[in-house]
Amino acid sequence: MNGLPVSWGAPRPERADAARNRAQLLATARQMLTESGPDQLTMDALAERSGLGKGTVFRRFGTRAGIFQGLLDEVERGLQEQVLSGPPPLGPGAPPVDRLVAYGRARVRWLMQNTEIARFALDGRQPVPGGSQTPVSQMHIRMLLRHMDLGGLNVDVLAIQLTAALDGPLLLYLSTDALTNAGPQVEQNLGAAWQDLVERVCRP
Amino acid sequence: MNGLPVSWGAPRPERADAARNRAQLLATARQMLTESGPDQLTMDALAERSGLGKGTVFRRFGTRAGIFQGLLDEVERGLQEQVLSGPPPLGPGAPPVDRLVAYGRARVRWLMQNTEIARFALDGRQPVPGGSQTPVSQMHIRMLLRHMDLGGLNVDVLAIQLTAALDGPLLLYLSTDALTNAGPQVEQNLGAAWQDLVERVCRP
DNA sequence: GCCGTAAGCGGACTTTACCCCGGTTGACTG
DNA sequence: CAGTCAACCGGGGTAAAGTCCGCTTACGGC
Repeated sequence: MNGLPVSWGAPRPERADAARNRAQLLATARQMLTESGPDQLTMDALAERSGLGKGTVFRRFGTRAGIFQGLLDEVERGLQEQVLSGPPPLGPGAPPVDRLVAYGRARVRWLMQNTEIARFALDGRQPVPGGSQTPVSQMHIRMLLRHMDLGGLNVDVLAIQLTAALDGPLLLYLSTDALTNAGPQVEQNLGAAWQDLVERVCRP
Repeated sequence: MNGLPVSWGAPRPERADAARNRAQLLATARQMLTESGPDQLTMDALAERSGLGKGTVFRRFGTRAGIFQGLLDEVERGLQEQVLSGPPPLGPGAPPVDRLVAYGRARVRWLMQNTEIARFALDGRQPVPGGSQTPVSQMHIRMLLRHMDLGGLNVDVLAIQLTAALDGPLLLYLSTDALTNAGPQVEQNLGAAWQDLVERVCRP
């Protein structure tokens, strides 16, 4: 055998320069985003401002939406940490239902702070929006559902549906207008409605 | 005043030639779609094959996604009719919960037959996917929910969430792969899960 | 330290969505 | 039936996404 800490699924670690460039690109992208908005964030401009070639940008992110996915991914880690090792009820230690409610509220807040990026991360050709390649949200919800007693329910599908009920409103159905004008109101409503939904679905 | 059947919200009816062209474009688009898939459906090609100018295409549909929205819109009318005046439980006459369950199953089936179009109809810049400008799905669901006794629940938001739970899986979270390989299976699962979800949410 | 090679890089090239504006035409008024 | 005007048409122009391929460079083995 070999002495490497190899997991056969992860084909190969990123080369050092590649990693450096990815970081560089993300940093520049974020900067351009806050300076002049998402519409100005073109692949050409990003390449030039990073001092890199256009080919590099596409190799790293594949598509324009990919850049926004990368940005989202980065930001999502904060939420992930709170979920994995923060204080309850968001973190471990509380009953599953409470954690699910807390997670929904946190995710809504997070998504509202990143709606613009998340919208641009959508890509009709390829599904799986809202951040990392493995839909963290969905996995977490599924895990929590597994720890409840829900009769013969199909937990896997339910997890997908709940993920959609959480992200969908902000990604697909609410106008940017409503979001900017009635922001806090919307957050309250979605949060409360999520709690109602979860409690109704999960009661015995 | 005037003797016209005017509703002040609809600014003006489409001019005759404009309507003719829209129909022509949609027909050609559908044809191209079945012949060679969505990727080949470019604005230029559509214009040329319709014998119309490129400008016309953009005036009528605004954006590439708009064409797919138009296509979807057209097809959605069939479902709409069944809902408005078809036999129960999809049509009027059954208890709201049953209608809601039936609607979800029908919508899933419909969406699965049009996933490709629906995906291409997504447009990160503007929300509201899946067909007509007024999200028919959402309105119907909201209407049905209103006819139930759901305590103090916020029915408006719940309608949005359920709409998302219905469309989201197919639009955002399931890979094209899973859809084509395990199609009928997926339809069954989503339909059954929808029924469970609705029954759990709506029981007293 | 040196070498072979696979991964990465760059930027010219192609394709395509989307904009613009001068000329045209349908629809309503008197 | 003629006039008026807003809406519509056409197709060339622009900019940005995405592709390609020859050159360069990191990195593991000797």
